[in-house]
Amino acid sequence: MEISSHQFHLLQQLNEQRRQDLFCDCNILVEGKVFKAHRNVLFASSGYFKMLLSQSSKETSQSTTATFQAFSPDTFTVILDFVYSGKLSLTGQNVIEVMSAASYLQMTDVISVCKTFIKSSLDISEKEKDRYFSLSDKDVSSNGVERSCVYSGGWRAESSPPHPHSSPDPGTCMMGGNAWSNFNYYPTSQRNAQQQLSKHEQRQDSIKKSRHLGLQQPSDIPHYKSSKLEDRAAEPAGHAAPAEEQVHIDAEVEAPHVGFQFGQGAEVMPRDDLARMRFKCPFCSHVVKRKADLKRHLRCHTGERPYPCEACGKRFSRLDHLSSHFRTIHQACKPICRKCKRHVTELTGQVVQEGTRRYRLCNECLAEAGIDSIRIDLEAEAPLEFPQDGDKDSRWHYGEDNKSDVEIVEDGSSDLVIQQVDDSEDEAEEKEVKPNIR
DNA sequence: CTGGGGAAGGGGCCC
DNA sequence: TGGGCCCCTTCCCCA
Repeated sequence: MEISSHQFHLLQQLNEQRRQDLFCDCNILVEGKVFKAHRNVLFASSGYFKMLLSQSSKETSQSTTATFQAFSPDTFTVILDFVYSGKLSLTGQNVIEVMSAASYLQMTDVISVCKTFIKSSLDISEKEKDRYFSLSDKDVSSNGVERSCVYSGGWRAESSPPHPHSSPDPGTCMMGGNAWSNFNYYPTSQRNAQQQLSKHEQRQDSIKKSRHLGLQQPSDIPHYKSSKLEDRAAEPAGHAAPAEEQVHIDAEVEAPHVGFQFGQGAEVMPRDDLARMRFKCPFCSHVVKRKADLKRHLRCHTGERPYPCEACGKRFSRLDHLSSHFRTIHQACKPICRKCKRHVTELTGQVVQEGTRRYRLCNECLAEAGIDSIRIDLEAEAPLEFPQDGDKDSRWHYGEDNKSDVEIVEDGSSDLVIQQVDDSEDEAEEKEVKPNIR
């Protein structure tokens, strides 16, 4: 016989112990704030902690301390509350930070929920758009209302205390019709999107700090850089956007909220303009004409990087960036000597390979570098080959079944390989190359 | 410290 | 709708 409430009570007890600092054997330091928790709970909830604690547990039986700079204490509060309650308090403001923290901590469930949250924001906004068009220029009473969600698992406590990050307003609506239909959804009062962006930037700073301190970051941590996008949001009056867009954005800044916006607010856009500038980013003031462009844009908020370079492991948010990276870094497509910047041909230069990195050097620079008298070993190495269309599962490999007859010179050093340039071959190869492997 | 160049990344837009 | 190209800005490294 199974008592369904057991799991819930067990976790509730653990959460109570955490609050009372009972049996806590792990300290987590986030930007100076100390969180206490139980190793076994963290171990069971996060791939990051699993790795960390499995190492430290071998070394010591004393309490473990983990330090994080990559996210804020508020964000970690949301994560830790989820770990101990199964409830994830998401808002339009914190979803990006929570998602990136979850990515850092390797909590795939949380990442999925965040993605769903973002997606549902868009879906709901899409409906609002439809409603707007059907209502024409009528004032939309829900204007400016941002939503937040409390996602929780199947055995959610009915008497759960309100979370500091959300102000639940129960009974307003339920999400249904999707995989998350079990989750309750509470709209709440909005906060300014500007706060989201400034936090976003804060977090970015902390990531930078971490990087400069040489702290290890998982490879799929979203990397937010200070971009014109954020500059636009930070200085809505300052950026050099087209006048049409400017008008729209100025209107948005008055009442930013999650979701698409379609001329709501004090300044109602003429419908012509709405048709031209239709899709509003829920997380910044950016507006695009096409849904596909918005989808692409959202990756800079979510940190999603679905296109890995299989040569070096670096991940990209866009296929064309991956292609560009691949051509530049691993294919040595530019017919320019890396050292003297002169144009090189197959006669006047060669491809140099350092690990997975390839570039070209002219014969003079090769000679200068003293790598013109290296033994030739055709069998030892071969150029990078790439997965072809229809062979997406294949992994990159070095020269098995190499079709080109490029001459290869291998350096005596670890992994420096010189190849004779054959532009025609490269160009032919380039057309076939599809570095995207999903 | 600074300027130049390369690489990355974001947006617009065409196919 | 996705892929891809072009253009631009930002960041980082190095001389």
